[in-house]
Amino acid sequence: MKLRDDWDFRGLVHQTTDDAVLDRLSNGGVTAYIGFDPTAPSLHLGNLMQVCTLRRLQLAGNRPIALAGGGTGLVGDPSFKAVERPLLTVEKIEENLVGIREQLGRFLDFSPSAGSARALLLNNADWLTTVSLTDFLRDVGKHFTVNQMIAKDTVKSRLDRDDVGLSFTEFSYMLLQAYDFLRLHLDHDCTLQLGGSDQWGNITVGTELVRKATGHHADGVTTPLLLRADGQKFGKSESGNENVWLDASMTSPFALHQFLVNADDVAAPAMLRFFTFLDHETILELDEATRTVPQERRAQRAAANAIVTMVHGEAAALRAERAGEALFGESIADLDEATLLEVVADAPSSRVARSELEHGIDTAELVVRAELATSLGEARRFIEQGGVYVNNVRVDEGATLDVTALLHGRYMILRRGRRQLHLVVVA
RNA sequence: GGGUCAGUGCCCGAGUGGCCAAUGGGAUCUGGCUGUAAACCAGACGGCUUAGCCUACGGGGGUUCAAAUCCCUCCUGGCCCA
Repeated sequence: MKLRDDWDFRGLVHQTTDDAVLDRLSNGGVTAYIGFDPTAPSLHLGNLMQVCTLRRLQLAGNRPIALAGGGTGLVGDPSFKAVERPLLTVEKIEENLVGIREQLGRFLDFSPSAGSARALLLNNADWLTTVSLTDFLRDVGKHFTVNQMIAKDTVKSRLDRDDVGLSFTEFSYMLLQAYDFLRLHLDHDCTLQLGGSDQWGNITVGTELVRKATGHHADGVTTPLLLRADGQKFGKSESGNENVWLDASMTSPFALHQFLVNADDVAAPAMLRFFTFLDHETILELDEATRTVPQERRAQRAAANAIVTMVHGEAAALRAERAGEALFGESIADLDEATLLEVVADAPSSRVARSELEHGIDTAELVVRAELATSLGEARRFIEQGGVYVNNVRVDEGATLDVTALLHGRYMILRRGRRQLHLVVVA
């Protein structure tokens, strides 16, 4: 299977500077890069597309470069952002890179045995923080006119607004990213940059710089966005809504699995294509299943299992799936101790003293202690609205919990809403 | 530096001395219906020792019985001028 055919099938290509680049990738031997923002100590679901893209490249015999934006992160990409983002400190970025580095290793082969396709992880802080201002203005800035820069869609929207402006810092961003491409081209013979469709503007500035500065041809490819049924971006946090992380301590494997299982029918086919490495036949079968028996959510389950396996390993994926089945199927109270613990293995847990429980604890208070609510008032509200369950049974208002609620003499499973779990263990 | 407009809860945005924990929309959350979906419907959405109290409308100070609303000052931002 040629990479080109696979990518066509999956719909992975949104725009290209030159269609022939897909043939070059199919033949292998190309060095290509994608940038990642080190804004958090972990990659999130929104990064998964690009991580998978790098992996696909590598599997086809190309060398993938993951470029951490340690330098650009100091500036902040304004592309399609409504307002300027807070700048990150050097220390914070360094800290974040530690986690991201580790996560990339689960998808890409960084070992020497990969030969010419060996993946690289670079940090643009290495050159962006040391290049001199005058060199930068002479070698990079002179290739671009402000006229063309302000015509970019990525900054246009900001220039058109009359309540916020665009700082020079942000405006310069595209040149920094272009400089990255030039550096990677000169130092690593990198000839292609990929990215999400929102990166098109920045990418083309890069290919242009490479051409103007070296006379060499360079390419750009963007991938489509994964959309939900309502047309919104999927799994991406523009204003702090969905934050699904690849780090198990930030988003448990169970939560990640649940998030994916819950994807709507419109997103399911795209998830299989973008985020998994399942073969075409399997994907087509799952598409068919979504059409004929959507209620079985086969595509969602398959995607969830594949993705959680890739991110957290097979055992975690299995646990997550069984936990889901137990939670939405059988009665939790009937599970034997080992199975019960298995189900809640990934859920956060807390301890409570037996003596305290013997006196009885107000449910709302326990909900707060379990961090299923941020305040007593909120906890009471959840209970009032019927959103709190103990051992899968809805709790009444004003109820007190005591030892009779314990499973196997020492466990209590608190749940808020559909799937926020918490295990209470009696110490 | 000068002029001018603006800064309200997660976001947008009403409110321009008391009836304001602050209209409305979005987001989010909970419940209902369902397929652990979408759409739709209902409710919630600062905190607390919850018929009450406390904290909040950029920061600080002031006027007043009473301020998100008036005054002073500082900070931040937009636009125009230098």
